[in-house]
Amino acid sequence: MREDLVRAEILAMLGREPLNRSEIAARLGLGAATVTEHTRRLIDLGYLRELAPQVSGRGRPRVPLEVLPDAAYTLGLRVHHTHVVGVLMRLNGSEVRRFTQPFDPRAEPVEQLAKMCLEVLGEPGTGERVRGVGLAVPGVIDPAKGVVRLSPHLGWSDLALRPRLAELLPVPVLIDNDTRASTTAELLFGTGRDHDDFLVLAVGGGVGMGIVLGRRVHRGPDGVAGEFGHVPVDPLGPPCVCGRRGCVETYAADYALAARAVERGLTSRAVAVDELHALALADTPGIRDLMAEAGATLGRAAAGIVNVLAVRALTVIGESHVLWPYLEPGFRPAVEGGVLSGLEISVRPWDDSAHALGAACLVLAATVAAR
Amino acid sequence: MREDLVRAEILAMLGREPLNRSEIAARLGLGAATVTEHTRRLIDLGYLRELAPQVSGRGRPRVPLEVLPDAAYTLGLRVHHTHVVGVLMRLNGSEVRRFTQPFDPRAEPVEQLAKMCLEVLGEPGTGERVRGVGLAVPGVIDPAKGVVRLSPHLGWSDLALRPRLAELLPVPVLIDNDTRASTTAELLFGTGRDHDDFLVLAVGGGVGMGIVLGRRVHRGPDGVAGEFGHVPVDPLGPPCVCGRRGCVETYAADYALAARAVERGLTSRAVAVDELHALALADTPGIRDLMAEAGATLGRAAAGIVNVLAVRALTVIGESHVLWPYLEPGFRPAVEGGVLSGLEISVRPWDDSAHALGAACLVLAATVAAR
DNA sequence: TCCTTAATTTCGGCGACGAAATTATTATGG
DNA sequence: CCATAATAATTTCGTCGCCGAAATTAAGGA
Repeated sequence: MREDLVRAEILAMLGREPLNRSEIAARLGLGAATVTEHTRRLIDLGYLRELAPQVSGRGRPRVPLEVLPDAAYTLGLRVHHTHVVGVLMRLNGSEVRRFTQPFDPRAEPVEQLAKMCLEVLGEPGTGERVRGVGLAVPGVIDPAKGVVRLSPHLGWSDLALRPRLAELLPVPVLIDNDTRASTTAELLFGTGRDHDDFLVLAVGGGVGMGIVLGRRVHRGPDGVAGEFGHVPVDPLGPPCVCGRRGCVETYAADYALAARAVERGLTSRAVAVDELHALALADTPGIRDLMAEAGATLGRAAAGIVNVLAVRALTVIGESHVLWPYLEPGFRPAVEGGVLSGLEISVRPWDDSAHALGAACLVLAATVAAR
Repeated sequence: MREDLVRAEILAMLGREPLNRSEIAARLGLGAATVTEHTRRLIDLGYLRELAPQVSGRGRPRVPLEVLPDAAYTLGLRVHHTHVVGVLMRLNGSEVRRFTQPFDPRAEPVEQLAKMCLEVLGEPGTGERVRGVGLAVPGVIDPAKGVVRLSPHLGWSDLALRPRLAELLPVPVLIDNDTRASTTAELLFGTGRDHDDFLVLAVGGGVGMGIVLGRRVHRGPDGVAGEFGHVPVDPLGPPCVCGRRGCVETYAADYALAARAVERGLTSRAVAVDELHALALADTPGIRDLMAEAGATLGRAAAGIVNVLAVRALTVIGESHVLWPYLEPGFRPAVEGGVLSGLEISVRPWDDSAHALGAACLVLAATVAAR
């Protein structure tokens, strides 16, 4: 999977505000010649256009470039075990629209997904603008081969999702792990604007980590990178679904928080995120301590990775966003107390369409501006 | 610092045994055309030569290529606070010879180092073959700028070592952190032969980590990557020199092992590595448990990194090699119990010249085969 | 008008790649 | 035994991405 990231990065950067070529070169660390070449092609493709030159003192006036956001679209789907969220994205990262469809991962899932995509692709006026489809799938995904290695959440293993979907669709198809899809979105439209190296911490039903080094998403040999949830914390800790004890996930995943709450007698049964949130909001005794401790565990584990990779930024995303205010009081001091140099921590509000937007970014990164 | 690693990798690979071009292409994951181009130049430079074609069944016979190990040398220095170890290395990674010189980091260190290098460079018959000098320095090093940011061990901070040395020497000069220098050596001549992604765990006076992802040594923005020693393990652990508590280093560095031994009343004073070794060898009660526990702590911390980066190999190096038999009983189960997929663990015997050889490899990687 | 400055483009080069061509064998059918 | 096919290694060719240096362009100022 060659990622023609550079042109995608130019589009993403210009999506926020028009910039001239020398600014683009400076921000992306590219040579002026390279930028001239890329922008020429993007203009030829109809994705960019030159604005009126800006006279700014002496010297040749700079020529700002503007994205034509509706020149092409990408479609991103987030595959969940009960439903699929789709987002149709413009070149500047904004949403044309989104939709939600019920989904059953056990009943001919490839055909169901193809049908949803074909509906969008067939729409007159928009369908023909779609340059590709990206899928964000939870679990262990091999994006190079397009195979879902293992997705306990969806009950899939070794499903050749991309090849099979590619046969049914007339546009390129990409798949990746949901956390890495959102990491790609961060690289193009978020933290990547200020950092070439950063981590994305995804807290929700599991705990995942997206890794960006040198403006490239690290995927590992078979796309297995990012298994932060099973970083060992305490060999005597709670048992984990992976068969070991004391993984990070057994403290900070949503189901684990609920389980710990039951253990401490704070709730009588394992509750969902919303209820945990309500309990914390109501300041139920012990709940906030529990969450702050979980946050601290998460923070210490993250600090280790931060130190070793020497990243300067970490961005928190994920379904557990509502709980973040209670995890953070533990997380932030633990990270800051464990990190050698400074670390910029950002938190993104969660939205059901976030991973879908990430999936759409996969397409932007890999295919929109290629060739 | 552009690393013309590919040609160095070809040299290193051929240093072990002659191989034909298509084997080189397969092992390095390059196209056949690329290999043809690189080998052509290496032959032109006089570094390689074609052997007699090997008839091996049908098809065009393969043409094995052989390194001419004495066609060029690289010089590597390991800078220690009491002495400097130098190694003059052949193209195939073997030692021409090594030397040790006393060294005082406080007394015009740049001039001292230059003098040692010039002695070698001036030797008739060998000096003119030396293509560059590499320095392995403990501490936080910025190899791109050639600056020693901070080396508590040597008492240096913000020393522009490379630029200053470059002025005094007629050949290219490179510097890097000692762990990363040895990591480069592993990439070319060790674990890199079988793995594109791996970690190097350096255990000694500190605990460092070298990271290889996609056959590139990860250095981080300013060369700060690899600070494994200060990965937090226990917020209530022993105080660390960095000002925090419970860093990995406070369990597994040599001085920390000695300190823990004192705390447990196993020794009356902080002893050196050799004495710890003797105590363990004599099976002094408690010593082996102490070391196994330290190994386990190290292993758990390493497993976290292994999981997140999804590497499949880890190589242990460092001055504490003699203690490894006692650290390992804790380390190996901790790592294996914390890692999701399989991990190949290798251990390298320590030798005072190891980092010096690594430093020589820096030169091989960056300059020998360039242009 | 000519000089300076800053943005941008052109040009040449490097490293890598895939596809097609070339080369040097072995196997096989007459 | 020889011509031809099959096979495998290697080279050539055209392309792509990126870069630095030099050239060009379009101002402002003396």
